[in-house]
Amino acid sequence: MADRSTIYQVAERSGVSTATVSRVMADGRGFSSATRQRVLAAASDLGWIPSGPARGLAMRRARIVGLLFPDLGQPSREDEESPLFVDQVIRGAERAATAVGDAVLIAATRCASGRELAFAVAGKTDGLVVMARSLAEDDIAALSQRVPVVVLASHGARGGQDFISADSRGGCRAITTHLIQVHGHTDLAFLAGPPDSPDSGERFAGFCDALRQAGLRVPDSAAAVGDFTAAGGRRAVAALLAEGGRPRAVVCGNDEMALGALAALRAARLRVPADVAVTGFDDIAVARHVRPALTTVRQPMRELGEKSVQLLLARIADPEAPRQSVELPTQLVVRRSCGCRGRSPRAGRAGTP
Amino acid sequence: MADRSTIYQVAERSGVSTATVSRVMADGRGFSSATRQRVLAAASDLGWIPSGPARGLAMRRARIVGLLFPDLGQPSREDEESPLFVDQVIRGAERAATAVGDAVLIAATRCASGRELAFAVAGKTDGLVVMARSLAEDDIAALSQRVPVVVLASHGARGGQDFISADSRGGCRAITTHLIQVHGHTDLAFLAGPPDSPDSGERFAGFCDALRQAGLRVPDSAAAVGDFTAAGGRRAVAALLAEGGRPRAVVCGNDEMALGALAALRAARLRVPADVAVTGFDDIAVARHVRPALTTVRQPMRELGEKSVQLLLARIADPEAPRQSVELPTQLVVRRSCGCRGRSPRAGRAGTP
DNA sequence: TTACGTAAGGTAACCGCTTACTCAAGGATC
DNA sequence: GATCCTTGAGTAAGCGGTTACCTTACGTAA
Repeated sequence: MADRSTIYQVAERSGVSTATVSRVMADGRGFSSATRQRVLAAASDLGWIPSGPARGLAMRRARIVGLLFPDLGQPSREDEESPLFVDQVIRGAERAATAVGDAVLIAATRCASGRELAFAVAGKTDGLVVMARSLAEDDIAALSQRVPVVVLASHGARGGQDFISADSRGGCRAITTHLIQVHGHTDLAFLAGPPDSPDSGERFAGFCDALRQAGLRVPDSAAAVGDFTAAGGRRAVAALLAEGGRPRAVVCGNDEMALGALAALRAARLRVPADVAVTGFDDIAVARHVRPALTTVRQPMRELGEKSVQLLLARIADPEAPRQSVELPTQLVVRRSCGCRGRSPRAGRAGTP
Repeated sequence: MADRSTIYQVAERSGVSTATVSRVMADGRGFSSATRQRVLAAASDLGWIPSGPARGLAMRRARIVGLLFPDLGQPSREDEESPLFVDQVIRGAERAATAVGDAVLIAATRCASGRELAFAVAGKTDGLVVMARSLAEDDIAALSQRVPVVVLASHGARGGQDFISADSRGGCRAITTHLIQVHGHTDLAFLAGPPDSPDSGERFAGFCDALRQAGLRVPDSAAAVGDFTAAGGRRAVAALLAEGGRPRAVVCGNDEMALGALAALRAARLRVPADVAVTGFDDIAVARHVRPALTTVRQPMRELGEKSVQLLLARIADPEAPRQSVELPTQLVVRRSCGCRGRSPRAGRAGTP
């Protein structure tokens, strides 16, 4: 593999100037077709691949967007579900970028190194999509002074950056409303995640919204608290039952915990959904395969990825445009754990009403 | 966001030449610490982020590696398992690249556009990892004339490029041997994927290896043929049973089909594993959650990603080095569908013996 | 015939870094 | 005191494209 050939060699071989070569490659119009042919032929003879860096330097635009995401702990012992979120976002981002001829550079921040990595990546790209928890708040702020940045989180808006999120609260409101209106439940319990999780907070808020709308009593706090793991969910529900709690429906802060809830209820010889309905949140792969299949809420992960890149590209195109904040609707996925029995269940939008 | 600042501004502000700035950023040694301090201060005051393209142009090295993968059909209606393979590879690649200060550029080839995309990406990177089926053979060949290329496939070696794969055949041999030696089966059926799938072919070959080693009769062809989907697997096994086939063990070409096999056997009122043992291949997420949990073979996807980037970096460092071909071992994952009953099952290496 | 519009294509100045050469100023060596 | 190394730092030539600004040739209208 000899050194890659350059535009100069192509120009020489086809007997034109580099400007002409560049123009032919760029638009291909406005040239005698003889010239164009010669240039194209020379380029292909030489196997010329234009240098991205050179092009990027000259155009002040690398045509690369960066995606920064958190490397959530050790990849996987037995659990590979959670990363799915990130993976789908990556796919979406790739799709949106490729659609306009850009490419996506990915980087996972691990523990301390985040800031450095972020700046290194920033230099190679025209802008960054930064997923929540991949970078400290103030690093994000510093970064966004220098390059276009879109923040992608699962809830709430923030500082001065473009921002995109999914409507967690609306999703949880929708699933709770489903339990109330379709199945007539009035005695519902919320199984929360870690107390410091904003996601869990959002979802609990949605749960409360639904109760309020239905005129039911709104609790001050979640009936049970887990930690977003199946084991934690199981313990929390077991404890709830042990204390004499007997809700007719358990709205779980995520699917993992719902799995745990299922196990705890089974252990207590309670049938789902006959005795107690259970719902989850996230729609991880397993949700479809447990028995009973889990009614849950899906976040539009791929769409989040796509949309975030689109926001970013807009920002790059016009750095002065007003800041944007987008919230994508979540989707209610009705299966059987809520009491429905459809075979291939209907899925409905669950956005803000 | 004003225009990004440059090395010239940093040099001016700190009263040194650009060469000094460049050197301070590069190694940081060999300067009076006063100078270093001034440069660093100026850089941080200005919020300078060195331009990747400029650096790449000057060094003839973008410090970006590309990863080309196939966008397997429509992303997902109800099935999100299969992409997992790619996602894990991406993660692995990212990890290996970041470890040495490179970044990963990803691009999914869709239908026709593959060649163009590949060349565009090639221009922006120092080399490419190309996953099987993301690009036509001759495009790969053309590409590898121009830039360093590592081919990542799930089986067999090929042309002139560096090559990396997982030992499918060995994996299937191991799982079949497990059924024979541990569970004493002598009547085994193989459920193949699409006839034109090399993966399926490899796995069938491994199946036959095991029979041969055990002195059992080796069939000319698979007992049943599916299409790598659950539905197809179900149909194929149902048909096999209808024809009077009564194997004591069904070795499936992948997990999806194993899921189908499970369904078909259940429909026929046969118990798994008591009446018939079933095994899969891939270890998709669901495999752990079906009842009985699926005994299967895991491909080292993350490791494939890591190793492929390492091969690529080696190739970039030394374009003249002899071509390399690496085969990573697969891993037998023993659960219950084979007849084992371990609670947290042992997983053993399943490489070439 | 002349002046002018237009299409085709060339010239060369960047873009923001890196790095091979230089150079100057001290010690160390003899 | 002359010579040689070291160390610290500057000069400027690329790297391979893009593109603003020209030139040239050819029609065409006046």
